[in-house]
Amino acid sequence: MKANAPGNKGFTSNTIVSTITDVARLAGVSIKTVSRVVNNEPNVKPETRLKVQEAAVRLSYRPNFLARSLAGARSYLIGLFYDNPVPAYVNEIQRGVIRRTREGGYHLMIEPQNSHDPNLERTIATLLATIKLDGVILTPPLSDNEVVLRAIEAANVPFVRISPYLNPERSMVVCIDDVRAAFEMTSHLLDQGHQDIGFIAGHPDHGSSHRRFEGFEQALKARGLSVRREWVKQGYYSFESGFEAAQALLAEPQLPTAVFACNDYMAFGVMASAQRAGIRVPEDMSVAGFDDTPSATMIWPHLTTIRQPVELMAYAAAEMLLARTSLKDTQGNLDQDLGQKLSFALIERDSIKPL
Amino acid sequence: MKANAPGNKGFTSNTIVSTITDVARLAGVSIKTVSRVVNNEPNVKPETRLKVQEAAVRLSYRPNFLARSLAGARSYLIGLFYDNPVPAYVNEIQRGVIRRTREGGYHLMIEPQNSHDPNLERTIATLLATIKLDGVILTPPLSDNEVVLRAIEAANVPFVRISPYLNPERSMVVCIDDVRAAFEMTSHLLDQGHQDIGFIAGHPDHGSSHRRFEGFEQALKARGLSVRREWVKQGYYSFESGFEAAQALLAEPQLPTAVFACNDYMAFGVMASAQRAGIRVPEDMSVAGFDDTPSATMIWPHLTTIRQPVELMAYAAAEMLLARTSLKDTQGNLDQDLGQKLSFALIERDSIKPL
DNA sequence: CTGAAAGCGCTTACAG
DNA sequence: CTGAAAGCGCTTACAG
Repeated sequence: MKANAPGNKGFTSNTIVSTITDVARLAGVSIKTVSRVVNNEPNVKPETRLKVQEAAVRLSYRPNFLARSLAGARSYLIGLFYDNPVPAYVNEIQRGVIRRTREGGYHLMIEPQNSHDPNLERTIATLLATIKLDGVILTPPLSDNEVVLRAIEAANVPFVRISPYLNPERSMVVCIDDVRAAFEMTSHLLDQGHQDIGFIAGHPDHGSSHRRFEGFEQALKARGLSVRREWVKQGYYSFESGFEAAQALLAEPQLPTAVFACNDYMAFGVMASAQRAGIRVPEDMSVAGFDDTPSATMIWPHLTTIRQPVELMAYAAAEMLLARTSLKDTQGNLDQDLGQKLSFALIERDSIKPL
Repeated sequence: MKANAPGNKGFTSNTIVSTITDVARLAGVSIKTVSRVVNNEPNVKPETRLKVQEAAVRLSYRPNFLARSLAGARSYLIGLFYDNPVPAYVNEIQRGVIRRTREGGYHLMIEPQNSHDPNLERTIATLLATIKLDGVILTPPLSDNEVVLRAIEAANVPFVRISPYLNPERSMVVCIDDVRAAFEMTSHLLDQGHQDIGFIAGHPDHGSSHRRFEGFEQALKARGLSVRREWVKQGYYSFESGFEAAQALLAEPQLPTAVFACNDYMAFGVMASAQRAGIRVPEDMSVAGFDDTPSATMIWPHLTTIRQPVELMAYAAAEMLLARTSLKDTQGNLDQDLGQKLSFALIERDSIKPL
C-alpha cells in the first residue's frame, strides 16, 4: 500500500485531509498568509482574505491541532483534575468546562486522580511534562491538595481552583459563599421553629465541609443559640456515611427536631436512617441538604436544599483560563479578576416541616 | 524576559523540560538512539541502552506527546463519544476507559454529543479532521446513531461500540447479553410466583431497550404466558419517565403483581409512584430494575436488579482499540476478536417478594 | 547496532 | 500587506 493523498500515511482513506500548504497553493499565497486568515490576524488585504477563505472552504481545511500546539505558544488543551466520588457533580463540572472550551476551540483532557496516591506528585509532574496544558482546573478535594498544588505550580501552568478552602490568593478561584449558604439554610430552619438542629459534617478534605459548619454555627449564634456537640456527627459526603452518622445521632438520649446535612447524599442517608428507625420525615424530623442533585426530587419527601450552580462554576473556571491565555498573547500583563463568587439559592421543598 | 531553559518559550519557569536532544547530548548518542530506547525498540547495545536510560532519568525526560503524535503514525489519543443522561453510567465508562488508556500511555478526549443535533455530522467530521484520534469509543445511544457512524467511518478511524443494537459486524463491539439478562430476571419473577408482570420499556434509541423487552417476552413464552400489552408502558430511562409510566400502569383496571423496569432509575420512579398511590413495595407489588447503579442500595427496599459490568466493558473497549493500534504497527493485518460479550449477574435484594 | 536527513503541519521572528 | 526561513520535538525511511 502506498500513500494516496496528502496527509495520508500509508493506508487508504475516503477523506482527504488537507493541510495549510494545500490551501496556500489553491489560493496562490504563502502558508503564512493562510495562517493569518485562519487565526483572524490583521494586516491581510480583504481581497486576499476572501481568496484564502474560499480555498479553505473548498478543501474543508481544519488546522491540525497537534501541529498548531507544537509550533505555537498555546496547546489548546485544558486539563480537569478531580477526585470526587459524586458522579452527578463530576458530570456537571465536565459539561460546564466543555461548553466553554468548545466555544474557544479548546479541548479538554480529564484527569481523575486519587488524592491519597503516594505517587501523586510524580504522576502529575509527568503528565504536565508530557503534555503541555494551557491551564488546569481543580475541584475539591484537589483544590486544597498541597501535593497537587505544588506539582502544578512547579510546572508553571496557570490554574483555577473551584471552591478551595485555603489561600484564595494562590490562584484564580471560583466558588459560592458556602458560609452564607449554610447560614441561610440554618436560619430557615430556625424560622420554622426548629431550635434543636443536628449537623452532619462533610469530608474534612473538602473546604466546603468546614465553611458550611461555620455558617451553621454563626446562624445559631445570631439567635443566641449554640452548637450542641453531641448533635454534630462526622460524615464523608457519601450516602453511607450520612446513614451511619444519622444512626449515631439517633442513638443520642435526646433528639434534635431537624438535621442539616452538608450535602444531599448524606441527607438521603439521614432520611433512610430515620425511616429505618420509624421516624417520619418531615413529620417527626425535618431534614435539609446541600447541592440540589437531581436525586433531590427523586425521593419522597422531596429534599429542601441549597442549589449550587456547579455547571456555571465550571464554565466560569474555564472562562478565566481562556481569558488569561488570550491576554498573555496580546498584552503580557493580566489585571483580570482572580476570584469569582457565584450565587446560590435555597430551594424549599417538602423535607422541612414547621415546628 | 528571555528564554532561560531548553523548551522554554519566553517565560520563566522552575522546571526545565528536557527534550530528546538534551538526552542524546548527555548520553553521547544520536536522537534516533534515544528514540529507540524510549520506545523499547530492539537493536540497541545493552550498554548503550543503559547509558541512555541513565541520561533520561537524570534529566527527567518525558517524550513530548504533541511532537510524538505529529511525527508518528499514532496520536496516543482516544475519543469517547456519548450522549447518556445517567451520570453514574458515564462516570463508570470514563473510569474504565481511562484505566486502560493510562496503562498504555494514551490520553482520553471526552466528547459529549447531542444525538439529535442537526449539525452532528459536521461537528464530528470537523473534530476528526482537527484532531487525529487513534480510536473512538461509542456508547448508547450513539452506538446506533447512523449519522455518527457515517462520520467516523468516513474519517477512517477505528472504533468500538458499546452495546449496539444493529449491525454488530460493522465495528468492534462490547456488550452483555441483554436478552438473556432480561430473560433471567423475568424468570426469577416467575419463579417467585408472579405471573402478572408489567414492563417499563427504555428509550427506543437504545438497543438495550428492545433487547430487554425481547428477553422479557421470551421468558413469558417459555412458561406458556404472553405479554399483556396494557401492562407494557413506554419509558425513556429517566426517573421521571419511570414515574409517569408507572402512573399510567397503575391507572389500568387490573394491576400486575410485579413490574420489571428496563433500568434502575425507572424502577425508582415506579417505586415512588407506587408509594404515592399507597401501594407498598414489595408487599403489594414487586419491582425489578436493571443496571445496579449505586442508588440501588440507597433506597428502601433495596432494589433487586441486574448488575452490568459497565466499567469493565469500557476497559475492554479501550483494550480492543489499543490492541488494534499496536498490531497495525507490527503486522498490518488484524485477526483479533471483533466482539466481546461480558457477563452480568442477577443481584437479589429486597424489592421482590414471593407471591 | 547506530546515525544523518527529511518531514509531520503548523507558528514565530524577521525582512521587506 | 506579504512571504521565506527556521524551528517546535519527535518519528520515519534509509544508509551503513
